[in-house]
Amino acid sequence: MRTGSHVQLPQKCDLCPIQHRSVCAAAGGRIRPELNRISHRRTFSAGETIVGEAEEAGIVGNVVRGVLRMVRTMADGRQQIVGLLFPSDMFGRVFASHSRYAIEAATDVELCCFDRGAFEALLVANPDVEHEVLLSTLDELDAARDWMVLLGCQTVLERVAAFLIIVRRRMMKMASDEWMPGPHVSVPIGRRDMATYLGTTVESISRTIRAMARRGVIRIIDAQNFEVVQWNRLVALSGREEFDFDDGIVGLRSYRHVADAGSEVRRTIAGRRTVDVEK
Amino acid sequence: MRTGSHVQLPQKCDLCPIQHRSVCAAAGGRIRPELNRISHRRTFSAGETIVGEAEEAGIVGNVVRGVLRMVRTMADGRQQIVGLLFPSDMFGRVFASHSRYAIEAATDVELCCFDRGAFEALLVANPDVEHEVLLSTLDELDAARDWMVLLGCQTVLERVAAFLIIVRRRMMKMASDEWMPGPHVSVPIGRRDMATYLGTTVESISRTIRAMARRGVIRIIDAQNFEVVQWNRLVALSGREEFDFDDGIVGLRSYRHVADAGSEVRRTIAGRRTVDVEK
DNA sequence: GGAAGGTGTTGATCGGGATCAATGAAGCCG
DNA sequence: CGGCTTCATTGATCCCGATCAACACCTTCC
Repeated sequence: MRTGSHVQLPQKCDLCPIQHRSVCAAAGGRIRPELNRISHRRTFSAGETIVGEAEEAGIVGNVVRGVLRMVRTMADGRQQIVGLLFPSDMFGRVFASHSRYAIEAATDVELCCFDRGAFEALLVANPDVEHEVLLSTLDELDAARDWMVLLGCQTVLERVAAFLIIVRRRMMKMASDEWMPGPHVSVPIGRRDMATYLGTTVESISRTIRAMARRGVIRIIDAQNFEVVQWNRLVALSGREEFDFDDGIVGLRSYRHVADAGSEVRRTIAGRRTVDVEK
Repeated sequence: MRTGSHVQLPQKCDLCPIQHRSVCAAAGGRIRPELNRISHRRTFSAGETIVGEAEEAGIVGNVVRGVLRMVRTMADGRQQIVGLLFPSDMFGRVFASHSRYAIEAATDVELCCFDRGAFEALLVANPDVEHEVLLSTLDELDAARDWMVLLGCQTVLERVAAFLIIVRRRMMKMASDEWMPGPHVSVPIGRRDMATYLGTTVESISRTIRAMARRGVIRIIDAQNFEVVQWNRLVALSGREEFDFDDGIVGLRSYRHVADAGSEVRRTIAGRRTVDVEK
């Protein structure tokens, strides 16, 4: 399973596509030699489990290539994906013996793994690096709460729209390989995973995407590739303000006036708002 | 608004009910004097806003008494509570200028506030304290992801059951004042906030609680106080395994066998499983 | 006291999306 | 090549929970 952990040369950080991101770049790369020493590459095929749910998890690491999914399975088989991990994202749970969520390969993946204990020791020995980890953990927490909003009070249409925008944004950051610029969105996962991530079903995903295409918001190239024809309408459909219009750059804007509206608006609005795809 | 920030004596940490929790207890209380120096108490009435959404947030702190809600409001007025903060929980967002979520008083609250900059400086100067903050942030992240599962694929009945269990658990930890032991659950918030937290409506909350009482799972003392008659059935209704049967103590258990069932079970299950209150 | 507003409950109705069912297309393998 | 499985799509139907509406109760403020 371990792929060439002793053949360090061709896999040294210097050749790594994410060497300038994540912890690898923390502390100005000062700890890179140490990371290089305790790391080893592993590859998994789509569908394989890296860490089982509630399992003793001895490793953490970085996604180098491909996508991981963090998934929680309930006793009766219902599932919820609580996070997708893209290249340069870290996986695993530091400072806890078990993971609470399974970590599985959503696509073929290449991982840079650290022994959890060794990595934790490194963090404690290097407070500046641990500080970086704190910062990214705080960002993850913000993202998780954003997703709570999406799951708690947005329609399927809004979720799909938001998902496409987020995927595009996330891919832009690693715009290295095959992602052409412009309006192209390449979703690395299938309908099943999309549904499990968005808290809905494959049928609803399929119907929603088709509806957006029918209305001219996007164009379907194939099941995983789309062209955003009208970015502003896609953003409007997502029901959020924090997505910028032109190119998916974040831009928070205040909407205090709504909060002020208070009790009138708060009346009964929950998750149903009728968002018409046409208009 | 600031309540007695210069009258330190009666509010010194030595008299504080949460002095042995949260950051106040970090590093064995070594930094307590420093915290005492930069802290000031403030009180807010239920409904008041501590930090507005997307607002420049200059303070962080601890909840001393009462409950805070972290709430996100969408442009059209829909809301989602992304977290409730109980005594000894920290509020605010360190290392970011804005909060992304409004922080409001869900009940009358007493807060121990720190200037955010001063607190951040303290963290950077005391890596062991920052380490404690990292640990609790990781726990919050786990909790947020748990909530994603609840919102993404659990029925309203399951959500309400899980909520009651969680409230009881959380209250046990601060079992100081009026919380009698045994099966008593005192929910500190109203139906509105429950609905906004659980991603549903006040009507559904009301009906669900009534149904649970009608079936003898709980007994309704008043709108905010309940007696859990059959704890094991309440846990069963929550649809989770990680709640222990007797007294709400967590006990993770592995259900790998389900994950193994894989593709068969994964078929179409989403959020609808018919959980009958009777049985 | 009574008007006004907030909160909790209950009944009636509706609809978004889950569920059930069936088909076509694409990859895999003996 | 022809079974076999997985995936995406579409149609038909159903139902949980949102929505709309009405009412009882309580608190606050004239």
